[in-house]
Amino acid sequence: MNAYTVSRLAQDAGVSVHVVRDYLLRGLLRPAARTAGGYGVFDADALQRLRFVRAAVEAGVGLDVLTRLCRALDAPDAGEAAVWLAELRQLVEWRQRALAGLEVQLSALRAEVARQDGALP
Amino acid sequence: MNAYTVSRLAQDAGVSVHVVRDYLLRGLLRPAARTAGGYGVFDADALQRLRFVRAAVEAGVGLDVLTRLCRALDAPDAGEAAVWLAELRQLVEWRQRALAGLEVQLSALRAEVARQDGALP
DNA sequence: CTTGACTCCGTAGTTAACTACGGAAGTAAC
DNA sequence: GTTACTTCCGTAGTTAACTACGGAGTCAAG
Repeated sequence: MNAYTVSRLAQDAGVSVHVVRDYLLRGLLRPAARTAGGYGVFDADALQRLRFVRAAVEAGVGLDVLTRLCRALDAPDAGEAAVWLAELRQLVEWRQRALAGLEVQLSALRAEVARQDGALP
Repeated sequence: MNAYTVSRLAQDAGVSVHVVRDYLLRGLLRPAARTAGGYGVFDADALQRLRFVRAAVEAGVGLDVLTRLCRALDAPDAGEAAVWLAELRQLVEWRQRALAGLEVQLSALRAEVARQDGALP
């Protein structure tokens, strides 16, 4: 039920097969099972995991933190997972603050550029 | 009036001298003047510029975009600067959306972990 | 059972941003 | 002017994340 190959998983998450393989090696992801020949078999949970990891990466989170979290999730070690989740939350907040600060500076710059633009026509 | 050396500039922006030098080479930053011996002399504007660049970098903006923007600002080419500013704004919005999405997934994960935690005591 | 596409795995290359090294020369305090 | 620190500049190394290569093995459709 809902079995994915590596390439299907990659495609559904909008990622190259190489990236999936990289994540498998790092322990961010793992096959739900393997065929007799050693091929990875993935399920919907794996896809969700991959999507989560990608969202985090695109938000600027490092793979090292994500690796620790995913390993704890797979252990499963709820205590440790909670720790890394907290760290991630903090990271997200830090990023959001950085972005908010940047937005302010951007507005200031925009005003300045507009002023210059009007000053020498 | 408010003259900075490279090291003072770096220190005030919370950055290593190497980074400042890197930015100088890339054209993100430039000395207001140079001494007879070739030493860079910076002013308050340079510090503001450096702080802006750092905020952007920490928000996940690439140095290439920033380079184009800073060069336009220094040209000064208000038209082109506006273009890169717009691109930057877009990038900031994209990042903010990515972070918001991640936050949602994080909450879901947190709930799941908490549920597991309670499920096997 | 053959054929064509997919997968495995290790290894290697790329890019971005930063970090480090080292010697020649400048600067400033005495 | 000597001394101690700073700067210049080129070059080189590091790290993170991804991208690419290639040959051997596996799968599934006919």
